[in-house]
Amino acid sequence: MMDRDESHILKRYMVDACVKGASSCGCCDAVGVLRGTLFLADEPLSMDQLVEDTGYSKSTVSSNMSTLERLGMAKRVIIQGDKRYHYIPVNDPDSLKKDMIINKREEMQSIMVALEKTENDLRACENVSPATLERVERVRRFYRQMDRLIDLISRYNTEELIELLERGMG
Amino acid sequence: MMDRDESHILKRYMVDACVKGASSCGCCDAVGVLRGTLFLADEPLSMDQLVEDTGYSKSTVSSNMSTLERLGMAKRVIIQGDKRYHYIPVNDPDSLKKDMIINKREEMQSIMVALEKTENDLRACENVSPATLERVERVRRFYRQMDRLIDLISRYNTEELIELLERGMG
DNA sequence: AGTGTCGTTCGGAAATTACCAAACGTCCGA
DNA sequence: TCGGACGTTTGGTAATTTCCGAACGACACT
Repeated sequence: MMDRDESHILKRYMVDACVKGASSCGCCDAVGVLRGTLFLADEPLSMDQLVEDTGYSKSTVSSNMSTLERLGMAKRVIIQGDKRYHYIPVNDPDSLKKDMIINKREEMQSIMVALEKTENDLRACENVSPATLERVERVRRFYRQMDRLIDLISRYNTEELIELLERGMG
Repeated sequence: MMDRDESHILKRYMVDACVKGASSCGCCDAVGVLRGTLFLADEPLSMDQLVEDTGYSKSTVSSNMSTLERLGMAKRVIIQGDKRYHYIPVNDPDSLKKDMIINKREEMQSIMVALEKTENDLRACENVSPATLERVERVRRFYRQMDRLIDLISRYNTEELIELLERGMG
């Protein structure tokens, strides 16, 4: 167990930074507070501990820890001989990168699907100006390019990418 | 000017996809609807046109176009001989990549600042366990690594990155 | 200065969200 | 099969957000 002072220092700035980050991606404050509380914890925290440390109710902690997990910023772990769930923060670059990419990709995917459907509809329609079709095709090419880049980035881990890009600059 | 059918097809799927994307980054529906309306437009749209096409009020369009602009998904352009503002969508990979990186970076920056402050406070405190300090340092190293990667990625344009990473695989 | 056309800001109503407490379902050990 | 410890779901309320219409300020042309 950590002493009170240490715990206070470890949360003092992190909670605030995480709340800011949460709000910038549309999450409520509780998500940020929970992430900040977990961020530098010295051991996996149970839900009871999170309830006590944050002052939120059990139900609020439960639902917001789910979103934190879904976003890839926290992970559940099993502690031997304890049937409660425990959470640990996810801070390593490769995991963070992976989740960032997954989220971005889903977002782009739905736009690409929409672009494809649009192009099909346009082709099925006779009186469509060629300029319109060309415009849609250009945007589709753009998005395919972005998708290709994201795919490539996902194939390397953080260290490899850094090395590759540093070398490339030469 | 575009005919009614074409305009309908061009918005049919894009609005929906953009609304989904908007909600996943915490923006209200109007932001998505506006982006979708603008996405494949054949010419810059004035605010009046956006009001008419979306059914939102002038004030709603005004404030939400500002956020769309802030997120780097739309841009104001000047039309010669017309004193009204006009908007065009931002769809090219380099601009989208740039804004994505700027946003991510700001988010990471505030966490890095918090980590730095935390480490300073811990060092100023005598009875802090070395394990705690080491934990904070490790997380800081992680974030510095991520920051380095993002910095490198921002130095290349999309095409260069694709080429570099395709080559690297070989 | 006066007028008309813009876009932004303000105030309030309606809709949505965040949060809590309580009820509920589940899993173990007795 | 019963109890107890957990975590999730539900229902209601308080707070926030969204959105509109109206008022406002800025700018250009008379």
